[in-house]
Amino acid sequence: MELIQTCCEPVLVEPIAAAEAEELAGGFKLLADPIRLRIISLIANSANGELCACDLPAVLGRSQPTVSHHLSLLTEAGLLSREKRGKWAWFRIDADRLGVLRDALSSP
Amino acid sequence: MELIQTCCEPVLVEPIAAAEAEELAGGFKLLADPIRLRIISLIANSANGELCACDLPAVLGRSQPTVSHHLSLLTEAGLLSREKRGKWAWFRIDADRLGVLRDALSSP
DNA sequence: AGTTAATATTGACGTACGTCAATATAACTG
DNA sequence: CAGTTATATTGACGTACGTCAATATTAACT
Repeated sequence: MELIQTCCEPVLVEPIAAAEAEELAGGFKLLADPIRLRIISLIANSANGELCACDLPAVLGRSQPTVSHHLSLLTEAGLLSREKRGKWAWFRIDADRLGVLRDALSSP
Repeated sequence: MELIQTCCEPVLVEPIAAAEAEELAGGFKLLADPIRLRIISLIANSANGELCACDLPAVLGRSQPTVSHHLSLLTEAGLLSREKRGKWAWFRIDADRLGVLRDALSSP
């Protein structure tokens, strides 16, 4: 652990590394949008833990391309998983990925 | 709880309200920046649970105005508290505000 | 094959944000 | 009081992001 000389007293560098902060910030950035939060919440509170994308434009009041865009972001980041069944796309939550972010707030 | 008619089956509206999603998203937006995450981490891992702003530009590799800007954002949002002692500004973490965001991830 | 329906992709537009230089404010020091 | 130091504010710049219209893709159904 590296030491840095400051005006007051030495400070430990780094509690979290810059690279780790970058990755965590990327995760929180995905949670930093109300539409994406509502998507996650809708899935989490859905009957079977999964939700059809077809419902979302009406529920969220956003266009189909916008909803699809958010779903893709969440899926590419691993926060959701996508399963195509026929014409429909069903999404589930990846609890582990969400847990990483929650744990980061437990001992920042 | 309102019902909405969709192509598949009725869906409960809303697990979280749009307004609540807006507020939570605002909180996560503050965590969605690596510099701000490192500030929080540095304070959390500091000796007395508080940190002098004077240390941060050197540690974080950002200009003084940039660091001050981030500290102001976090303070105005209630995630940090600021105490001016003489020339120096000392910052602490408001655990409750962070807890709200962590809890939101426990039952999204 | 042709049609319809659900989803994905592309391109464009406006806004929000991180950053720094320059300047202002506030507080200690000689 | 003049000078110095820590912090805050202002203004400007480039980039990233949320959004939608238009289009493409994929799958079901006649």
